[in-house]
Amino acid sequence: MPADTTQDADSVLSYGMKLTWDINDPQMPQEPAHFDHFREWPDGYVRFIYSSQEKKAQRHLSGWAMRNTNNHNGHILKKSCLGVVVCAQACALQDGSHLQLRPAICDKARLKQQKKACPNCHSALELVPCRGHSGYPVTNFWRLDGNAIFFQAKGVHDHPRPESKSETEARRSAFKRQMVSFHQPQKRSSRESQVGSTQDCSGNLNNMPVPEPPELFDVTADASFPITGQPCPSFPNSDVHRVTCDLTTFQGDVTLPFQKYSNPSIYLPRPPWNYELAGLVGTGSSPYPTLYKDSSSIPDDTDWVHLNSLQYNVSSYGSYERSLDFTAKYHGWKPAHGKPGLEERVDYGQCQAVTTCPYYNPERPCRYLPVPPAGTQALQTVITTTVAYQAYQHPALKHSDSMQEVSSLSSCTCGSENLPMPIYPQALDPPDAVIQAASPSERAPGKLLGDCQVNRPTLAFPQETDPSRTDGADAWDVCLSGMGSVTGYLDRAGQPFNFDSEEF
DNA sequence: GGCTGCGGGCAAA
DNA sequence: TTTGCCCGCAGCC
Repeated sequence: MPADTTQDADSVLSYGMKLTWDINDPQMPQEPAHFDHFREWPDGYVRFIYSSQEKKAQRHLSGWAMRNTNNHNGHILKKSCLGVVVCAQACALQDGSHLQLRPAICDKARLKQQKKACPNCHSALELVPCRGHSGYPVTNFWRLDGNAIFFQAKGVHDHPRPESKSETEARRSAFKRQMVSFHQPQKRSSRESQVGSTQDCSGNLNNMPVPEPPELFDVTADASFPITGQPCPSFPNSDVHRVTCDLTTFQGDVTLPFQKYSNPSIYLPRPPWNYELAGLVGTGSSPYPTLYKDSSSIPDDTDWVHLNSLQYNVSSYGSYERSLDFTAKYHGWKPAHGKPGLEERVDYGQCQAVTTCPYYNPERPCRYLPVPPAGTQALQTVITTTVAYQAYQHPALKHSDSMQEVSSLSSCTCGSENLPMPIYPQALDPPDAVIQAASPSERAPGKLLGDCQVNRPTLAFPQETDPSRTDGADAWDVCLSGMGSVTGYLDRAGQPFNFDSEEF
């Protein structure tokens, strides 16, 4: 049973998995000695034990769009995944990425959402249901017991990650701000124009200096769609770039792509982005600005560096890569079908191979392969995942052996993306690390690699002996995602980005 | 308006 | 009996 396999793997890393318990147990582990760091994107058959003081756990938050499901048990909150909303035509955005909206939790709102058009191609939107748990949606269970919040997930999400809740909220709030700032000047100009103009005062957007077609605006203007100025959800005070984005750029770099960057662990996988990062790695940019006090702490081992560059892409694979693959499958985009596959759009070289490397085992991603003892994990994981990948000879891999190597490595690292790490709060100091990560002086583009880095089990890589690396995976998953937003935006827009780390 | 939690009720396995 | 799912309601933001 997959759950067993996964649990074996997770038990090495997650405190919650170390203990034997089930969410339905009459008696839960009493007074856990440690707690897991909150994980925004739990995936697989995992269990975590959060502190009852953990705000996000208290709110039963999840990056996935989870809706409440009645399990007729007042002590256990059950939620099921709604999947992700994508463009029915699977249109590619300007940067090659794809639309992945967060389904509205409310049924009514969700129906309304699906009636909207794709902000990019105006095609219909499509809800991709989650079928990761024996054909049913992945379910999450929450249970408060004593000073601990027990979390158990059942199923492996078989769809791309949607926007996280924070992203969606941030985007909406940003949109509202934009609309407010947009209409206020309009009113002023309208009043002014009334003096010597026959222009109607209906506030029609056609009267506005918006260079885009009104219909585009109508679509884009819906708060349910990503908009330009997509804020970095993890950075509530990212008004700097919100402000710099006006309505005239709504259709510019499309909003959507930008949205994607808001969470590297979710969206970075897109080809151009990976490509950029790969280049950054090659230029010597530190992949660990958020994890190491200085670049000198980074092992000089070229393989290590190489691996990290892959690990960056790993995230991609573990999330958006899956998305791409899923989308491709979902819409019959496989190159074999004679249509240009995603990987055929651009020659991204090695990185593209990683980027487009799909996993063709939706039922059991490599991440759920058994995890060997800590000392041998890295190597063995590579081996096993290599085998796994060889099982499916992706067209892109046929081009080069190195590609295959890369894919294998990425798959192995991706495999650990969602593996929970044992969290020992007393041994960490996430805020410091985060602050460091958020330091403007540390905004080296390559730091995004840290996201992947931290999402890997420390035990798997002997190089990671830095005490500061004993942090929790998901704390980084969240925090560094924010960094992804920042760096992503910086990389693309080249604009200064100020924020504070209060949310951390 | 939307999110969230709760709970009644129904259907299928 | 269990599980999944629909629906309505209320509180909250």
